[in-house]
Amino acid sequence: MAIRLKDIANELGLSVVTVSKVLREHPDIGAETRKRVLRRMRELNYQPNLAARSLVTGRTWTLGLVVPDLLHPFFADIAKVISSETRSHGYSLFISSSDEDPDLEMQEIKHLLARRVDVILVASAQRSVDCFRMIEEQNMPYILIDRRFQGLDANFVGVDDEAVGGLATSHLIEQGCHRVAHIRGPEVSTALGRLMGYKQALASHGLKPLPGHIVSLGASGDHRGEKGGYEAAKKLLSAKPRPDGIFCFNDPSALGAMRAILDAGLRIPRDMAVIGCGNFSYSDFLRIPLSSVDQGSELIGKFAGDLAVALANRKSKVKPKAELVTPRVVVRASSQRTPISAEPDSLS
Amino acid sequence: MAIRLKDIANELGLSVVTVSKVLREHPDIGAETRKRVLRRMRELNYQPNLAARSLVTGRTWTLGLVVPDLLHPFFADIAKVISSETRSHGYSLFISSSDEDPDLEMQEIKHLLARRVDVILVASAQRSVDCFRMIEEQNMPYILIDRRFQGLDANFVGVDDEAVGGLATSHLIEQGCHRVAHIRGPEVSTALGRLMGYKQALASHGLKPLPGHIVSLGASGDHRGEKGGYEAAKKLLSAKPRPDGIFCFNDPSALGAMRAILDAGLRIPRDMAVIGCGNFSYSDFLRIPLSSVDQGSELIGKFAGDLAVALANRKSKVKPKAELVTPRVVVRASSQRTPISAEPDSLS
DNA sequence: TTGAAAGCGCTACCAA
DNA sequence: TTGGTAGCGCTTTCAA
Repeated sequence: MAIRLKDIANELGLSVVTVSKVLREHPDIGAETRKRVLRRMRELNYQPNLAARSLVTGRTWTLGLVVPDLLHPFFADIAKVISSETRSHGYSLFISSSDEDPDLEMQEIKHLLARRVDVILVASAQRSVDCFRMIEEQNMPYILIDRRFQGLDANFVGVDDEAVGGLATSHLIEQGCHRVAHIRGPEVSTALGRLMGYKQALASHGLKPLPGHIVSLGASGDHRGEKGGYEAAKKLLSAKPRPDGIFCFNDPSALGAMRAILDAGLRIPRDMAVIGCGNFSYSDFLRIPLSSVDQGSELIGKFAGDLAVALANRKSKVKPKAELVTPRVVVRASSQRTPISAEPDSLS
Repeated sequence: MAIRLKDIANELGLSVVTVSKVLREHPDIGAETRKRVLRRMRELNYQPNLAARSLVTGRTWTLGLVVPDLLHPFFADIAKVISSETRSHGYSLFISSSDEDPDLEMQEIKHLLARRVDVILVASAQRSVDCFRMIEEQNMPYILIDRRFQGLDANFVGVDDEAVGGLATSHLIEQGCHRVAHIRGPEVSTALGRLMGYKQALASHGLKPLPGHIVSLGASGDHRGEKGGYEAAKKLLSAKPRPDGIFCFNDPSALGAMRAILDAGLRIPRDMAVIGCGNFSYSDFLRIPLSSVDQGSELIGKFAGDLAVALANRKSKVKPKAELVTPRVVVRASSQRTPISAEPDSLS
């Protein structure tokens, strides 16, 4: 149905090998022959069958990416950057969402193994490292994104989560908050790192978390976290003493938290300052523009894409590499108590 | 490196064919043999090489999706739904962003052709239909998403854009707006359809657009449209007579427009009502919650996924099919002038 | 119920 | 500079 090398070879009275060499810009081909072949290829809009090529070369020029939720701007951004970063090197990218379901994710990864992608990239929802041992057994290079696992020496690209927690918390303290609370995320490395950073920042200011000032986001079914943030903030509002600042695990939970605070008749940031994490695109347009820690999703995507290309080109295994992106605080109204040092991502 | 059918066959003293049949659940295989083979496959975590299979069967169980911008929640949602909808049928999905660049999109489509995906899905940024003629020449089934082209009889799944424009405009009129303006999008079917619906709705109320009340979004470099919306709204604010309602091509442009209106010291919706299109997730959390026309991205994704699976299963070409999703208005504060008929996508 | 042979479209290797 | 041969891992067909 589609045109094959053989068709062009027959038409031009050449061998398949010769045409194949022209295709791959092999040097030892006569100028005249090359021209004839190229012209015919263009006329027929010939597209080489990459599956056939893969079978011979053992490389598919294909990468696989699994994220928890493609709708989440953080992961969408990473996916987009990885795609465009690797496309220029000739790769195509399989993308899928796991919906935070470890089994679904595992199934997707098996698919990618069967497809013999050159590298697997995954922002993982696994609870154990079994899945990665499986990948390693198949000698498939892989890169963890955003979330890592204890005891697993793997390639990793993500933000420095302790720095995230530290920056956010210190910022609130510097804005005059004396009782900074934390709405923490689930039992994954990102949430744990931010929690750690939060505690360390408090400690370095001679403080520690007050009782009831660390609340967990509700877990399942609401991974975007608005509802969880709302509920968590309600708990914080009834804590004694009441916090005067909240560092939220992510932006959606911060949105929920802000709503709860406003519903309770308090003012933001005067009575309660809020900072989230993710720096999502519409922060500036919110009822109260949301301060947030930027996780550098673009940089993460860029690093991950480059690393993937590098891994795909390597014959032998090398020591896994971890790249930590440095976060930065973007101050907006929700935490801005002092008039100075504004840095809103403003329009105009 | 990876395990092959042959390895398992040799180990078990069977032929490759037998093992292959077990793999594909072929009926005429002895119960005992089947059990032995399956057990060994599981032990070795055998993953069949799908590239090799494709070469024989001519099907890759692979789909390709190209969208203008994966970061845009509308397209991210569609991508996610298509992925999960088709995954259960055994398909993997290549996803890429064209950044609204026709050449980049064309290049991506050529890649997909070379990969022999079973179906191409594209929310296209093309200006002409050449690209689709090329796809047709290769006998590749394809589905247009969201945007269609005049004179091209192709499979299409998208929202009914005239209905979008009609619903939005009628809603503003019913809320008491007498001079409804429109911030229109670029020269693609979606923008043209919405513009048409806007005019028709005005006409059916015995009105027509006043001079200067249709303004174009600035084009390039800002396809998310906030800045364009801001500029466009500024023009509308200085129109005489001034509009008292704006139907914006999409939500980002509506955000920009609202900012311009507030900057000018006007109140929303009292002085100027605003409605967008897209119903993006965070509408409820905005300074002024944004009314919007929901485009039914989930339904679009579902239809497109199902259609793709159907096309992949068909041997012969059939008449292209167009599926139009019916939009619905989601009323929030930005257009709510009468106290009744609220239908916010509210929390709690 | 099992398996031998042929071949999918391409590339690697070596000979002419 | 050109091309014949072999083979990538799998499925299809048909014979045993």
